[in-house]
Amino acid sequence: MGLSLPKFDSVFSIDCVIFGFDEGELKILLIERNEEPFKDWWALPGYIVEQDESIDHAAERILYELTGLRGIYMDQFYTFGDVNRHPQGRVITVSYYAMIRLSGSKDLKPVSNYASKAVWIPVNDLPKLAFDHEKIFSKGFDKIRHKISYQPIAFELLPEKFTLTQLQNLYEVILNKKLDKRNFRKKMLNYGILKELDEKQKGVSYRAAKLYKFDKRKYSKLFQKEITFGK
Amino acid sequence: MGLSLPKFDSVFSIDCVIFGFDEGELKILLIERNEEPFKDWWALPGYIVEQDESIDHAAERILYELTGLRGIYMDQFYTFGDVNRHPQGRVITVSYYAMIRLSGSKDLKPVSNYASKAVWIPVNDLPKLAFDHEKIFSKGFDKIRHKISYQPIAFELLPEKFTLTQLQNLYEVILNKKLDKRNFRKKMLNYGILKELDEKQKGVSYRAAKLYKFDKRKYSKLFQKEITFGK
DNA sequence: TTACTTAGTGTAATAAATACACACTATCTT
DNA sequence: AAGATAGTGTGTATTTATTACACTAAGTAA
Repeated sequence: MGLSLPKFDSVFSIDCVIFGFDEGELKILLIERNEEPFKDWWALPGYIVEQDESIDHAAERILYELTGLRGIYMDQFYTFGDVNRHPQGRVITVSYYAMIRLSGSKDLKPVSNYASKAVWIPVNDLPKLAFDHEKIFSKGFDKIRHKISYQPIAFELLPEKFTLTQLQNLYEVILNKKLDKRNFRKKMLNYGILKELDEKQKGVSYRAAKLYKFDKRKYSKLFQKEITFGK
Repeated sequence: MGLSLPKFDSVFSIDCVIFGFDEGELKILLIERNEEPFKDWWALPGYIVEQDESIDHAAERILYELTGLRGIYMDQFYTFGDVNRHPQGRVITVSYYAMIRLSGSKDLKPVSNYASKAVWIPVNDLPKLAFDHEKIFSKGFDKIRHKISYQPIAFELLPEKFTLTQLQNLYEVILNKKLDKRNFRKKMLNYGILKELDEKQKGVSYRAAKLYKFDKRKYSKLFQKEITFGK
């Protein structure tokens, strides 16, 4: 195709802030780079957008290559385009956050060419990151903190069946504040978007809690009854 | 600089949804293209990002070239990167919304090379737009509709001194719903972010209303006391 | 059987949101 | 100057949502 547009030495990339919730902690997936620049540094997973793929597709592809998972909840949140954000040239990066269900400690597929390993690291314990990835992470974290208070994204991080205590813990770690148990339950159950199951938690050495499921159909019906929490 | 990164025939652009509020109507600034593709179509103002400028800078530059204004409230909201969104090649576009005070009917600076004219058009009366610009507009509009209910962005569209009725009208057109006058005033004044002036509206043929100013300092003090409206 | 750990529950007080209607005031007209 | 017009400005009662707060029940482990 004849391209009459100017051409630049510029590159697009995608960077992903991939959240997981495990053992009561909110974590993100970081990779250790095995290439310059920033060889041996920790970085957000990301890669270059191919010429013939959409940016959403690129984001899904990167996540798939890294984790072997498809159909993950992802959302684009910001594009970083400072001139010198990459030491080797002009790279504009579109950032996405993703949410992964870490039921138990799931093993990830081996990692692609540019990284030697991928590790889940608690958000409260992050190392220094390559490029401007700290800025990217922090904007992504702000974004989900905001979003969790009006959209049911928390369920993307929990196993399909979960207890109200697990749900509350997740809200607490994302919002970074304690919530009152009774009020939390009252409010959450009142939305009518949880289905109470006939099952109980297993393998705990104390009274087992009831399990619940997120009821997507009921949620869609109520549709724009937005959720509010942590105000 | 030696660039070891792959090079693509890809181009970045910026597109802007520029909002203004005038005569009780919410409008956006559209240009009529005088170049192919989409010659003679209406489009959002936008242009290509230069190689040595940040995307924020590009957005400000484009707005300046189009309107002669600087220091305008702008915010990036989404990046559109479908493969075929531009018929002549791969163009990824980062979109911004901006808010302009249209006190009276302000004349705009003449428009740059790629457009024959720029016109303010009510959002309820938009023509078909070039490229995927309808999608871009609509996402931008959703964004400000959401944002206005927790951030004081409405004031960016009003003259420095405004009446409560003007403010309420603006909320109403953005949220596309009627609000109750008494409740609106009570709530708005309660936030304590408006300064009542000793002045009144002029040039109206009926009882003149009191003028108010947005009190940025008080707002910053209350800081994250988010505003809610239209629920 | 006892100790331990977490699950599960209700009510009262306060704050916020909603619904609702009329008198006042400045200007314009005649 | 009297009346018409058009928008300003105000209060209260009701409903709904939010907050604060502490004990008993159930299951497991020793």
